[in-house]
Amino acid sequence: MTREEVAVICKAMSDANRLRIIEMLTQGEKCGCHLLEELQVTQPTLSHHMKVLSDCGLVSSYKDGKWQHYSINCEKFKEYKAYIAAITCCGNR
Amino acid sequence: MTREEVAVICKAMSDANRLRIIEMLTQGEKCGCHLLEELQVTQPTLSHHMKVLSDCGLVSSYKDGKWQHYSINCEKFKEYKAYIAAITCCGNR
DNA sequence: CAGTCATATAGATGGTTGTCAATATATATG
DNA sequence: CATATATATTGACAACCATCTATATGACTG
Repeated sequence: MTREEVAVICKAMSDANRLRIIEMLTQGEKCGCHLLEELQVTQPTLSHHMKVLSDCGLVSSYKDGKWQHYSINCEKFKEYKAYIAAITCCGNR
Repeated sequence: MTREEVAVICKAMSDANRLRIIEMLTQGEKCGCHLLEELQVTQPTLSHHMKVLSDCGLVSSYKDGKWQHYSINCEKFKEYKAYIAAITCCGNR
């Protein structure tokens, strides 16, 4: 994963609502309507956030009838975590 | 560390130049003029980036004569890394 | 088919960001 | 003191962002 890519993912995670969404998806796949119940934003705003998270590859989704189901793209997220973890400081990892 | 605080740090790391700066500081303390040599930005732009990194607590600095020396604030950075590492996905940590 | 529900898109708006040129400040040096 | 060096501040500008309202799309349901 390149530095540019990491910067893009960091930007996606630089909004508290989106960070919360990622943490919610930690518990497993969720549909948009469920996420919407928990967040204090309108539906179009949620749709925008999900697009940002999807565009950077952090979140995957599929459509099931009228529901859109979202989940963390584990491979991508693990790559990101590995990059961050590898930035050493004070001799610690 | 709160989610809000993590979001702020993510925002600070969401610029490729700043991410590069952090990686450079990994090798140890550096003065502004040294950082400036490696980056394709003007001095005021570097000064701005260092302020962003300092304001969120990720970078510490002290003045030594005319030089400003910067280094990673290890405690803060480790807190951030721990928060990110704790976001589970696919049952992996 | 008409209505309802989940989601996406369009367009607007106020705020933020990265960047630069110009300038100021502070420190060292001859 | 005059000059050079390192850094910070100011002000401007174009681009981007989070959010909203309004509207469209698409899918199920009676």
